[in-house]
Amino acid sequence: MQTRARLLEAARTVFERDGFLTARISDIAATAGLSQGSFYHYFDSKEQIFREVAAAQEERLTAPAEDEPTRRGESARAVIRRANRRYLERYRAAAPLMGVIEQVSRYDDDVSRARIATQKHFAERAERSIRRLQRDGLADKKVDAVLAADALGAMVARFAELWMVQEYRAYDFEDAVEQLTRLWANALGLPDEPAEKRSK
Amino acid sequence: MQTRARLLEAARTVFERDGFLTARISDIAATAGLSQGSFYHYFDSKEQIFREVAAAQEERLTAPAEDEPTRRGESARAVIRRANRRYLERYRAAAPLMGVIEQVSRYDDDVSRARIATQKHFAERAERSIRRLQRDGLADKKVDAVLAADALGAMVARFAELWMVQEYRAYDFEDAVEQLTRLWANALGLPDEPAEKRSK
Amino acid sequence: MQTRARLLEAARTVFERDGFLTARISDIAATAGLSQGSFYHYFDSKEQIFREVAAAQEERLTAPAEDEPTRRGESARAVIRRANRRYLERYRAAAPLMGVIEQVSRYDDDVSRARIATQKHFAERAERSIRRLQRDGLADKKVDAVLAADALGAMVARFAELWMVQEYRAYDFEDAVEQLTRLWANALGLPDEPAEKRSK
Amino acid sequence: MQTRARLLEAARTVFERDGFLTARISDIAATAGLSQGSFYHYFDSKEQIFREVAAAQEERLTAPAEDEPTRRGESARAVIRRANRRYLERYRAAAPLMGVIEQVSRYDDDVSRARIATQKHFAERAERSIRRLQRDGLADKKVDAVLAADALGAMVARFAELWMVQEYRAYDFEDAVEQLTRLWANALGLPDEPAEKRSK
DNA sequence: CATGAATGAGACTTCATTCAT
DNA sequence: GATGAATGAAGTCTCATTCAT
Repeated sequence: MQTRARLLEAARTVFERDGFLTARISDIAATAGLSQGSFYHYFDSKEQIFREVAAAQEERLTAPAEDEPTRRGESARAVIRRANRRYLERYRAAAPLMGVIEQVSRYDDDVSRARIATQKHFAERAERSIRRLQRDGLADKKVDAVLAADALGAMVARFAELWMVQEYRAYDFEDAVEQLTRLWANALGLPDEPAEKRSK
Repeated sequence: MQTRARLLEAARTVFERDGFLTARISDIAATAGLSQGSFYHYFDSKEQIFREVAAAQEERLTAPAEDEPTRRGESARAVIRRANRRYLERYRAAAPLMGVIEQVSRYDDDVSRARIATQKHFAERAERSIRRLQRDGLADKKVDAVLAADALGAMVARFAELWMVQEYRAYDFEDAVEQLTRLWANALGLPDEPAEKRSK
Repeated sequence: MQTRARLLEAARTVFERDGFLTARISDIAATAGLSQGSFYHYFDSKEQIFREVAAAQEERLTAPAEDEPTRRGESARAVIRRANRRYLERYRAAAPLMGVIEQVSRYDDDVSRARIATQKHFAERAERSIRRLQRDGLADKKVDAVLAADALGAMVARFAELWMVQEYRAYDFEDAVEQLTRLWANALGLPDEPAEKRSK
Repeated sequence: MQTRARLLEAARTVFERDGFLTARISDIAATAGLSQGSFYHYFDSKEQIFREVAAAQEERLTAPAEDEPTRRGESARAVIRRANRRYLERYRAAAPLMGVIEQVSRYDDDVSRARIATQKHFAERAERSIRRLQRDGLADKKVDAVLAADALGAMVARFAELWMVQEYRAYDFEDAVEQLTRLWANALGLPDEPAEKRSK
């Protein structure tokens, strides 16, 4: 593997294990099987390599769905459910790293900006969806689409951290998807779907 | 003022200004008009004094409402609105400090625990309230009271940070209260209140 | 002795022995009987302590003569001789340090400025003296007082370094004083003094 | 151009821009359009390449006059003037490099030796000239030819650095030549030349 | 109670230099 | 000849914490 890629991988390992502050460049280099000095051929600083690790993860989080194309005639709840499940799955796949990203985003502007860009990415999609549903008479028109998109996005994001990083409580994955979807849909005032129609 | 209290006050000032990591004991001591060495008569470490500053703030956040006693016959939405407004007001009153607490809670277990205790405090209240409303046939019975309480609490908490600490977007305070309340109430499936009844 | 003064003394010792670049803070601290960290209670950097050492030396170089008050009726040559002897004596007393100062002045602006200030100090005195002698008809009026003062100052200063630092050649001290004085006085076109009058 | 020559040229450029200490081999190599590793095919170290750059410059400084052959019957002052002008012209043509040479000569023995050899070169010429003038009864016999040659050489050399490198003061070029010549000639006790005879 | 001088561990970073290809 | 990745040695600097007075 390319040295640079090896360093990025090593960095992720070390950051996940030690957190950002405790992580040492020497450990990252050693994990990549490299001398400390060589680290600096590829990255300027611990911050810089972290930013790259974090950016890659934010991209994974916001990558377009590859698997299932949106089905025609899919209910609004089903769309929300799919989005929530995808987000939680991706978050779960990198929960330790997400923990470090949340940590660093509180004192590194660059990482913070990337973090917020992700929030914005989801909020904008949500906002468009809400407006559409309101236009179609399906969603509560008294809901402010912008604020609701922000708040519901915040709900899912923070819930994921609380659950998978801080291990606040153990939830069943499917239950969590289902409940967050229900809360989200209800919040918008969407009509409940017929019981039998609900499906993964 | 007592020296100890002066140190706590100085610590808050310095932490708000510099963040936890950058804050130096020497600055805290100097701000309190004290020598660096004297700091250690009162606190064991930077972590310790911060924990105390943070704990005080968490208490302020969860303190019982002093002003308005719950009015009999108050609608569920009105109760939620009051709780949300109180939380946001209190958060706003200490937003910079809350930012630092969020930061430190990502690498100090003690602060993290305190932070989570607050989340739990609100979640438990919410959970009881949800169960009551479900029992009374006012709330959607398909909602899981525990998870919903956690998630809605997460929504408000994270929204507050996004808004007041990270300054993600500028919202009107009353709008935010109103919308969060609407989302919360809708999420539980509470019936809308008659337009004219809604009041501060 | 005060710790700070001890550090300054240690610094001078180490700088004289090792030169500026090679000198290590740890050596300075150790020589002062101090831990390396303690160094930083008193000085910000190697540059800073050097500047202070250098400034003290520049002051010693330009300090007013304490010993012999200017004698009335003293000949111009005698005055020049006294100034030259004083400069060379003072330079000799700190030749190793002067060597390091010359070195550092080539890449540290601060030290360079101090070095040049000293040059200016002597040049200004010389310039006034030259103007006076020209006015009195004793000195060559075709000599530019400003430029001559600069150049003759440069001559003595560089000669001192060549001789005492770079050990270009071994001169007898009294001969050097005498010859530099003669060159200086001749350069200004001063009349020679009667042979018997010349004295230390 | 040959690679080696290209490196020397690049080195000069970089040294003039950055000084010796700050200059990086990688920059020199890059400026020569070469990889860092290739540098070491041609030179052993930064010191070594600098020595070569410096030596070339010292040679340029001491090269025999090409242009004007010594005219018969030329006055002593005219000869001194020609020598001074030539030196100052050559110094000026490479002032930035001379600055770096002066710098390095304070901590690299090799460069120091080369620097001193140049000083000696001029001093020896001057010494011979002074002895001749003394023999001819034109110069002050009380002047020590060796010491005077050293000191007057030091005067011109140091004046040049002060002026063109350290930019201590702005002088008119012709004035400087004229005045240094006058000081030098006066210092030796040479008779003034008739006013009309003085010429470039 | 208060002082503030002293400590000491360690991490980061820089670059000249080497060497296998 | 040329490359450029890899090395590794050093040295600076920071600050929380201790302790003798």
